[in-house]
Amino acid sequence: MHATVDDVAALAGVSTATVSRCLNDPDRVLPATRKKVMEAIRTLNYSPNFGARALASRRTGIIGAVVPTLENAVFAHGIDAFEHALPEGKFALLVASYGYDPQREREQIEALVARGADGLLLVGFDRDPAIYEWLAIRKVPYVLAWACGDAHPYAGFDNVAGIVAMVRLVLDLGHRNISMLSGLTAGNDRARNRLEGARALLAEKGLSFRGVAEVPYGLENGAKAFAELMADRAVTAVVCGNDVLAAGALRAAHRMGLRVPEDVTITGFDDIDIASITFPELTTVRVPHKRMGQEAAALLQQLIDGKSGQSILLPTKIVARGTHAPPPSCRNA
Amino acid sequence: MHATVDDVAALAGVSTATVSRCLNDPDRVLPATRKKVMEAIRTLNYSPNFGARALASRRTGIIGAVVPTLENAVFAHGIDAFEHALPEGKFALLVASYGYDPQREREQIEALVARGADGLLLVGFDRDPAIYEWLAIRKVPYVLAWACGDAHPYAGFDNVAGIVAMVRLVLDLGHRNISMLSGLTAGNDRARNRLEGARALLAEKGLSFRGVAEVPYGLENGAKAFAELMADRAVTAVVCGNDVLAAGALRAAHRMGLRVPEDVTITGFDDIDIASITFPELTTVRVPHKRMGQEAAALLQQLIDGKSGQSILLPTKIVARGTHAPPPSCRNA
DNA sequence: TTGTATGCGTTATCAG
DNA sequence: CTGATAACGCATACAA
Repeated sequence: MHATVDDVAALAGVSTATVSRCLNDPDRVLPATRKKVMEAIRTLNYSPNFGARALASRRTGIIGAVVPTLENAVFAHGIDAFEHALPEGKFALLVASYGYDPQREREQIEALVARGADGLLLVGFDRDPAIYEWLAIRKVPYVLAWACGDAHPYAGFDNVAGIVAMVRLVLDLGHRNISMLSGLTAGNDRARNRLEGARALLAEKGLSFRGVAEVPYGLENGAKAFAELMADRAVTAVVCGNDVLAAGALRAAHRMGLRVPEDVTITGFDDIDIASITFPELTTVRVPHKRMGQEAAALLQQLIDGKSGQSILLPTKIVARGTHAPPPSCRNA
Repeated sequence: MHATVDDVAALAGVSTATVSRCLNDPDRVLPATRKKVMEAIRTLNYSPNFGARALASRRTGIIGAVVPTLENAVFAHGIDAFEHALPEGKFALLVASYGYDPQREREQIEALVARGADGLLLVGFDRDPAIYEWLAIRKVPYVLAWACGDAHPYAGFDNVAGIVAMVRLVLDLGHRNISMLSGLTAGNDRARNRLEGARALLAEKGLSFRGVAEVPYGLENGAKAFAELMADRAVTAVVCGNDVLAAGALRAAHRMGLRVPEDVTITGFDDIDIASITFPELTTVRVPHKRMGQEAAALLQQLIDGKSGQSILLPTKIVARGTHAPPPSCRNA
């Protein structure tokens, strides 16, 4: 069927070992013989068998990424950047998603490892310790992203710091009756840290949320929850756990005839594309997704090469656009 | 190091063949022996070696997807649906992107095949015939998506029909001075078909575009090009090749103080999330991304199993929202 | 139903 | 720098 090393070796008049070297470590073979071999490879239209190579070399050049969903632009962009940062041709990216279901995440991790992944990119820290143990036993290097912590290698950011900065901004504007529209926190440390971080800052000021809603990712979920939160007429600001929820809230506000930011302040988190498409444009927390993907790729390669890579903490930043303002009570009528 | 079939076989008191069968074809082994084997597998924490399995069975269970970019929600969602439609555990998805660079697409395809992909999901029909030949020689099944045609198996839709329906709507509203804001058409049959399809319909009516801009994917590119297109004061409608460009155009319109749709009609294509977040919400062409991903997965599996799958053409549909209206000249002042 | 034996295509070790 | 050869771990005809 397909040409093998033997065919190539025969045609080039060398041994299979030399052919293999030409492919994997060209410098260790004389230019002259290399030329012969490469020519034989071309004429035979030869390409190495993946399984055989993986079996013999004990690595696949495949890196696995397990994310909640690609429907969330945050992960789609991060993965995209991650993939671009992988050394051309040396690695390929195996992508799996789990729809925010922890059980399914575990299966996906196992599936990728079973597929021979040399390393893994995972989202957040929150998962069954057994998974980390299993990974340790299998000696599969991994990098966590979109969060930070000292228990595992990561390339991420501090969700608490991000939300705290945002809530501080809202407080500084004069808001005291604030509600939070959070993503589902179960098994999601990013959402949980954002919610708890905000709560903690409020507590520090002797305040607490007027209301808290926890809803699944999605525009309509955000819209619906916002309407419910605003049933409390005292609320003057709604801090959202992510941009999609915030965009949904904004839409609901329009429908309800509420002016943003005059009647109500709405803030997001992530700074994905939609944040600058809404009207008015969304005030949100910028997360360096692209840079994070790149750093994660670099770190993971270190680990795969057996080096002891250094985790990296990226800064988040408030992007003040058009959906925030002082509460009505603090303004001249 | 890790347990192998031999270890398991020894512990369970059976042959390696039986162990292999337990994993790949459990029904062909007595429940009693199967139980013993499974137990041995568990206690030894055994999991099959990927390379060895691929080498011996001549398949990897890996499917490759090569898309322009995951930054485009269209592909992120399609890939997500595609992945979900793959039989759980049986296949894994290898994702590669090429940033709309044909040369790089070719490399990615080769890289995935070199990684042992059992089948491929590709975007559109436009590519060097040599690639198709190469795929044929290698006997790698593939399915094309986001387009249609009779030269290759596909699960997609008719870009021409989609844009024609939209332009017809614009014409019916009374617009005669129309411009088009298109994505880059080089090596992109989706963009090209949308542009040419629109042009053809206009020609049929004895009309032509007032202006045409061709720009790279991106919000700001759309905004900038829109401003240039509107330098021609006669233009009353701008048909866009995709939603992101349209959203950019909408933003530019706001900045320029143009009212949408009163002063100018703007239409999109794809119906991704942002289409319903803009203000006003975007009138666009809905593409069944999710369904397409599912159908593509089903078709590809047919082909991988050696059956002669049937291509499937999905319908597109106009979603009339808030960015279209008759031109000022057709309205009562 | 189960076991035996061989092949799968590379890489890597070790001489030369 | 190059060649011979032994793993690598599993699947699968074939035999029992």
